[in-house]
Amino acid sequence: MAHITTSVEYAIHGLLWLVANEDKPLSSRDIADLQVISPSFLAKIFPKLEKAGIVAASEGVRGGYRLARPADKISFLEIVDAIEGEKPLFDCQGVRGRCAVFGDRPPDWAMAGTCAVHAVMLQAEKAMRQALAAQTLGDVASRFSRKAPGQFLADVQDWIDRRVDGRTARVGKKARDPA
Amino acid sequence: MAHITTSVEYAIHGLLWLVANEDKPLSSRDIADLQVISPSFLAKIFPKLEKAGIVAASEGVRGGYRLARPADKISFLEIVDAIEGEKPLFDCQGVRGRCAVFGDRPPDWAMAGTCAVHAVMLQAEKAMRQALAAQTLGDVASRFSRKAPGQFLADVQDWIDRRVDGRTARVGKKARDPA
DNA sequence: TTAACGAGGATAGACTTTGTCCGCGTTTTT
DNA sequence: AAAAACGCGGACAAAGTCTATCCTCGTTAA
Repeated sequence: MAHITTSVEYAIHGLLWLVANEDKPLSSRDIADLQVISPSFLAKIFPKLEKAGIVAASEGVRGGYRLARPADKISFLEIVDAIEGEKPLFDCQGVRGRCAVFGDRPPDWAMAGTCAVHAVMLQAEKAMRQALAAQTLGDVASRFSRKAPGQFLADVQDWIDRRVDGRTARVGKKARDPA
Repeated sequence: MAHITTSVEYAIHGLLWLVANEDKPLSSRDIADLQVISPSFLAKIFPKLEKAGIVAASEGVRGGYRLARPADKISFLEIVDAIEGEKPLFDCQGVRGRCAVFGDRPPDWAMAGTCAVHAVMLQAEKAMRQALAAQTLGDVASRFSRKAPGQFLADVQDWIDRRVDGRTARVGKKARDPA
């Protein structure tokens, strides 16, 4: 497993669909089916984004998720932290305090300040987090919309509309897109 | 488990003891006992450092490890990669190619170049690796020797000498530091 | 000859991540 | 009023990784 997990990848790609769909909320199932990933798994991910204030949820039929803020105010770092909970890059075990020549307790000079090894790792983590903080959902979304043909975006809108309309326009369990 | 694992922590702290001990080789068991960590586990770690050209191994009785290069020519990045094998920060699952409106195969425009989400993660990984590459074993070792009292380094030398001498000076299994 | 050493395979235990399933309360539509 | 689509969250199972131990092998110094 990589440090930045598949859950984060699912979250970001899901959020990118919300950028293009600002008006109507999208259900987690819609987002999952649109990307052909597990709906039940994505349903575990989006509540974390909601608790982090990245998306706003609306309950009940026709409910779903919308971005809670403009896409260029949502950084990649926020998304990663929302899903993974500020998981540290390195988990210091305090080896510096364990030395055979120390007695039962390490001396003060050995434990003063931050462990020098840990400090290097914290510096690397900081560099990584700064890079993630510098990129927003809006940046990537605009890069994508530049390369995607206009027809594609229209096709996606069609797909979404057919799903939502197909649900509300049918009676009982009969008509699902009978065309 | 953090991305930079406990194995790396053990490796670095172990290597730091080798910096101060350039003449005689230290066995992996000596290094482990000096830090009060599992000897059998550390014995799985050091062969990786040897294959990466960071340490030089000598076999047989009185064998062990020495640094293969000056400590200020060994970066943290090298050590991390030696232990973890250039494990990526993010493992792209290629979600961009999976879309319900694509048919059996995604169109060329969707798969051209690097995935925009992946590109952000690669940038973050690069920043992290640059930070790790900028720090050498020598840097941390000199920081440590500045804060450690001279008496401590002498005590460690004593501990090492007593272990090695205690092994070779005894006959059979009798005398182990009989003082 | 013995014992210390490195190297590496096999394996167990703990933990994490992915993924599924179910029940609950809420809300819109019929 | 009833049904169905939602979000939410708990309880799992399966797979993978990491830590740690043990054992065997070939090598080398005492």
